[in-house]
Amino acid sequence: MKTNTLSRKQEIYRIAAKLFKEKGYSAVTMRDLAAAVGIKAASLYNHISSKQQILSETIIDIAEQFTEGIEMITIQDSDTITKLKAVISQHITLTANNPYGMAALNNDWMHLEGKLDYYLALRSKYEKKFEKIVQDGKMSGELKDVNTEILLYSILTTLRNLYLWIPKKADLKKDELIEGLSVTLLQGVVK
Amino acid sequence: MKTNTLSRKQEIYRIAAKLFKEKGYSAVTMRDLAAAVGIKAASLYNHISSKQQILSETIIDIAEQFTEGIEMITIQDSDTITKLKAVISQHITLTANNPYGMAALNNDWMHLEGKLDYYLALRSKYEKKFEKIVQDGKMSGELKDVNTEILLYSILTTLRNLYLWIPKKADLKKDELIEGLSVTLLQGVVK
DNA sequence: CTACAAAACTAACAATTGTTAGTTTATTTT
DNA sequence: AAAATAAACTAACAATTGTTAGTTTTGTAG
Repeated sequence: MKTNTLSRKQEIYRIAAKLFKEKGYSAVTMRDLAAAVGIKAASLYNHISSKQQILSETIIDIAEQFTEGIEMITIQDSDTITKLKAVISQHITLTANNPYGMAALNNDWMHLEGKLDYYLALRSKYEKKFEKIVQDGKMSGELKDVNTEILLYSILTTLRNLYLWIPKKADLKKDELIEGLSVTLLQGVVK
Repeated sequence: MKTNTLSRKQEIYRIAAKLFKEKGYSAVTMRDLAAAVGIKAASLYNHISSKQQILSETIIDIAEQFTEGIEMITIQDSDTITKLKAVISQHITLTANNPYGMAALNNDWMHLEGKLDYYLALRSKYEKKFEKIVQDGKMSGELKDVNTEILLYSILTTLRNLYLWIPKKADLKKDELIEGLSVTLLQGVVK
């Protein structure tokens, strides 16, 4: 049955991503994964085709969402602060949806085999769009004239590592988180 | 000869840390490491005692420096902004000294075996000292009343991931970097 | 030049890796 | 109930892992 197969496959993916987060792709064996799922290693192959496929689908799926999302944001006609808040919001949403997958994307992308080049292209595209938002904001005077690289690095790093933190803070409402991060990242913390 | 042995050992450590950064501890084999050093895998054992020892010494050495450093900063009698700048400065300095080691500390600490508990204790100590600086700054009114966890997470994440970025920016003078990061992290980017 | 120690080598080990083949058990469809 | 499909199992594979043993080469001190 199709739905059952799918949900079992997705369960394996979910558990795999969790293990990848804890120990990294290379340190997770198919026997580890099988044990966590509750079956034998060979049985995994009734549902998935390879270890690499698990990593690849997990990462590429998320990376595509990010790239599509920022394209939507860049074409919308709004000011820089609104766009930056939308970027922050997207990171929070996607990370909350799949924190373990985000961990794999952050830490294990270099173990992609067939899809490595594609992933790097997606990432590069994303970073360019993000940089354009910042550049426009500086040109229009909405942002301070701080070093662009430092600013990009600082914000992107914080957002990319939200997966480390969001799962522990289920209590923080999403809106509070967006607001708090926006203030901290954009307006600073010094009174 | 002692100096020669030491420098060879340190060379192996340096190369190992670089490989760990690129692929992670688990994905680096002793044969990979040996090839990068220019010898055979078995020959490594004339200089080091195990793969685990390489990871352990690399990480613990850096973690101790961070913990000692922040203790010095917390006992000094200065205002919050000065202390936070000192923390930022320390991160930049230690990261510039050993960016690959910082990568191992960030990404491979969970593969520590004997020294895992000790590492976690050091990290916890560090985070508590950092938090106290921020709490004091909020109490004294030097910092805005933003969510402490968000603030801590945001700044610490940025600083901990400097290793991804500092090696590419050898041109940026250290002072510029400290200043740029301090402005971005503490005062924000919105005009 | 000899002797000794450091550092390289080859060969091999036991364990573990991802994966396949073939078979049996469960579950669903007819 | 029979037939078909899905999903589990056992057993095994070839390759790779960290590490050890034993040997040879290299370099230095007396």
